[in-house]
Amino acid sequence: MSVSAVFARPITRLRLHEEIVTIIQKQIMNGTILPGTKLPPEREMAQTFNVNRTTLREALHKLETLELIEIRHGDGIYARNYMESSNLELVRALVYLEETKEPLIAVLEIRRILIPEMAFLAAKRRTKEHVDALRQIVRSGELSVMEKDIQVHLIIARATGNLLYNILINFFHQIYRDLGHMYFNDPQNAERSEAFHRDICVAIQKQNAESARKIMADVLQYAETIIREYLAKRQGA
Amino acid sequence: MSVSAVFARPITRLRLHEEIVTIIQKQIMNGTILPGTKLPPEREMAQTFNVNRTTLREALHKLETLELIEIRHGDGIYARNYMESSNLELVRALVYLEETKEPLIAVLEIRRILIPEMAFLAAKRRTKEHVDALRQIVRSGELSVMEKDIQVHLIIARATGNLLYNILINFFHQIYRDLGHMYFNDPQNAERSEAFHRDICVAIQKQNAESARKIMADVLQYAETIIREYLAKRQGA
DNA sequence: ATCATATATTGGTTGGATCAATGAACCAAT
DNA sequence: ATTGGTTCATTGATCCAACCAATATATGAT
Repeated sequence: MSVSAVFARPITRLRLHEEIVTIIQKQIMNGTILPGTKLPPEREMAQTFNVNRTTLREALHKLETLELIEIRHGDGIYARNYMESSNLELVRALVYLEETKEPLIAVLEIRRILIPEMAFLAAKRRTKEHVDALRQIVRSGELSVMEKDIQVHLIIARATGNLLYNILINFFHQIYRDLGHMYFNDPQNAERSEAFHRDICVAIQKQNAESARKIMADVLQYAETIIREYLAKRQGA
Repeated sequence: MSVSAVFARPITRLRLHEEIVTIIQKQIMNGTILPGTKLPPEREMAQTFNVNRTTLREALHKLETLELIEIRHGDGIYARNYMESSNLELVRALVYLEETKEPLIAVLEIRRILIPEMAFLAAKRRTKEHVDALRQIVRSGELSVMEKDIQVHLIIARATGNLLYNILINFFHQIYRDLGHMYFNDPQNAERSEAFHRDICVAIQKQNAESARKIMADVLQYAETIIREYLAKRQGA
């Protein structure tokens, strides 16, 4: 695999209604549109954005799923308080906007608390299949260190038998997908991660839960230090 | 507020496309439709469900947001693996289906890990405003114990300054909204919660982080015991 | 003032038409 | 035989126009 292939991702042009989602989403989340505000009728908004009402409605449904608006049949459309949402995609959107580093810091903070416990539970509950899968990943010469890291975390999440860990790990990975290269491109960090993979694999295989938790906590602290340094640099630039 | 009002929620008939979402969602999540499966074209599915193509498309977009399908322009629609989703709404859906109690147990498990740390952070970072807000809630004679409980948790989440705690708390509340009555209707539990409110409020006011964490961990353990007993009974019934 | 009713407003659904992206089949050049 | 370009059928994206259904508001009777 060529190096550039790691960065390559298929380009998909945003669909029209997705662009509208982004526009309204930003306005709600940055306070331009206050919670409780009644939005204009669909027909009017469609004209404003110069799109068909059907297209606008697709955008509105997405915003409804994000819990950013409430659509009331026969009444109208109201902006909601995004602080009352339970949709992780909002956090992802905030991280992407990169207006502040706070959202990313928030994610790191939760991650630091959750993931070591995940390793703890995984070590307790893992089956032989999980251990085999972990070993296969760690030994693999095919995957990049970052790919390995993602796979290792996924298997550990699965080993807990807790679906929610799975979902949260997927969330974290989406967040880190872009930032990850910054970390793994440094050979020193990559080496640190490979050592981590071997160690956590052994701890889980031995069902040494405390050890697994410690190993996970240590590598997270290490990575977080690197990331915070990076963020500080970037902010200065 | 009358007691029954606690249970009352406005009935809104599911919109047509929402019913379709439910149907397809179940089929994907229970394995009837395997990941990677190419679904029939929109025009065909619209006929199958006997709805307009526009309506079907609204359902498909929702499923796309749930990360249950992938829509490829010019190609087709493919089922995804819900284990690769990062959408909390899936968990909520699973809890609602009530086919097994596993999803709820999973939520309890994550909650037990996360929330005490939330209290810890909140005690460290809270401002005077948070303390005032907490006091006001705790003293309030207007709110039911359950309402108080929700508000207290929300303020604590806000006090951490971490948006993700907010979102996760909202998620938990959605899950517990129905189950909560079972807990709070027992006067003994309600009393336990009110004591908890007073204690956590003091700990946070004093910025005693360790104490706040402990208080939170204790009440969670207590509540979880009650809930698990309830689930065991219900299963037996 | 209160309640029932009519009306206007607004979101929900439908049918049908057209635009645009993709994949597969085919062809041409190497 | 392989690579790159072209054509065409399939399929999703968008548009348009009409009508259905729920809600809020205005209207009028009591």
